[in-house]
Amino acid sequence: MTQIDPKSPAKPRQRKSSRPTSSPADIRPKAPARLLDAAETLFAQRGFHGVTTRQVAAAAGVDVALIYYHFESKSGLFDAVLERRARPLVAARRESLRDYVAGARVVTVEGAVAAFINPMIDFSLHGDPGWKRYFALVAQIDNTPWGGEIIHRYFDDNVQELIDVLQCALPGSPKRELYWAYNFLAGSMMLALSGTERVDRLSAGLCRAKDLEAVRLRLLNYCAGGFLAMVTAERLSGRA
Amino acid sequence: MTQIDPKSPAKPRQRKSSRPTSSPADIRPKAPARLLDAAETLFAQRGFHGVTTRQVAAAAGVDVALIYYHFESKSGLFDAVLERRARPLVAARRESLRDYVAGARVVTVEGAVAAFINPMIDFSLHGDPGWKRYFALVAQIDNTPWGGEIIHRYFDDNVQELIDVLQCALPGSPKRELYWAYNFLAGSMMLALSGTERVDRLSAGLCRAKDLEAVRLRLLNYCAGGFLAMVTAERLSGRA
DNA sequence: GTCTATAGGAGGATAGAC
DNA sequence: GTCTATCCTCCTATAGAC
Repeated sequence: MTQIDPKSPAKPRQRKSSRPTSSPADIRPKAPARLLDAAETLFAQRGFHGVTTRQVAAAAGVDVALIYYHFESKSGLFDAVLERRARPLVAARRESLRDYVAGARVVTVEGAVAAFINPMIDFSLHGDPGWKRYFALVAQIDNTPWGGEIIHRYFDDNVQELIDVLQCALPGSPKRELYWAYNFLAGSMMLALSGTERVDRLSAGLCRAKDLEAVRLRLLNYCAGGFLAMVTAERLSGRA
Repeated sequence: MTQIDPKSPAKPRQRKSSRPTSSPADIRPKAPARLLDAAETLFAQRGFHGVTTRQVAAAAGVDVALIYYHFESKSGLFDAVLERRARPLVAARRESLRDYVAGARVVTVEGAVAAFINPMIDFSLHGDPGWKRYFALVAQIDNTPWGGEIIHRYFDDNVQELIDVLQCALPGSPKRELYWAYNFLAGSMMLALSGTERVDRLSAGLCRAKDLEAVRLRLLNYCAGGFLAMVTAERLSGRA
């Protein structure tokens, strides 16, 4: 999955065209972007092994060989899909956490959790539709044995930033407890953003997974309450 | 994945041998069970599409053709893997919830959540090692678009029983809120039982995903606190 | 019930013309 | 940068002997 071997010496991706300047009307949707979009959609639906390079190429409306020209391999395409949106997402969450800390009179668990989850919910609600597929893909990888390395590479710095803010809100709590609580938060959040509509069927339509404003509100209350209850119980029990 | 077409008229699986009675020493580990064990392990590691029938057969030490004899197809094998442990798990959770309601002076959120999650944690800790792989497999399917139908078929009755008990503990709360909260619980729980060790790496070893007693304690406090905070916030806000 | 053998096709990836 | 043509491995599944 994740390619470790840097076998091919010259990577052709993204090299500048050798044309003197840019042609006047150069407004076509380029092949790499089309491939990334198609791959994002298909991988999110059926997973890495459930999609063939031919299917991706067909959905993108380009030739199969272009996958190997631009991304070296199927795995390279997969990694590129993940990387493309990881950067803006991490940047948005970092900024959100910093803005919160800079502007808050007192740092609270609710505030920290909100600053962490809001960028994702806002991207999913108001960003381009690819974000929904991206989160569905990340949610799948997240519950996978081989996904750990990928998630770590792109997102763990961001989580440490959240933990630091939470530590300010709960100065007496051991970090260990914050990591556990974050792990629970991550599971809830990823299921909520996975695009599966299990809760719709389970509740016979009372809940709608697509109603992300409902998710935002409840996930915030639930996770903040969970954090506080967990660290409180820990303190009372005299562990640590 | 899930086979809808009942194409082959006669299903050969589990038919009685035509031998007059049972032979004296008939203690070999049968092929179907060996195949289910191998498939459980491999599907849990790499998912349905990431595993080939040849790999399953090789791991089981039997011939590939036996997959098709006993389970009709690769999908049939997959379904059989899921079904095998679904029945005892659902029964154990049902019994756990009933025992709790029967024995409790007052029904609490903590008690209901504990009665729901304890069977899984106990199976994973003290049951045969296949349970760990099984939960890893279910965790993967759970975050998948196509997994909804499977999870629903095997587990949703069980969840309704939990919701009913929670409704006793929180008589004033709309069921809608309980379904939302359960969905968050499910995400946390499945990540905790997925066998991924992301929290180990994230916390630099402070937390160990394999320490299920640590998970049990914290998941209980976290989820119970989350439930209460969520329904309290809902009540205060005057929605409903 | 279990094996051998094979059908029949789809998979990832590449060479080389344009 | 893009397409045509192709390599060759590996797949699911079945037929039929034992």
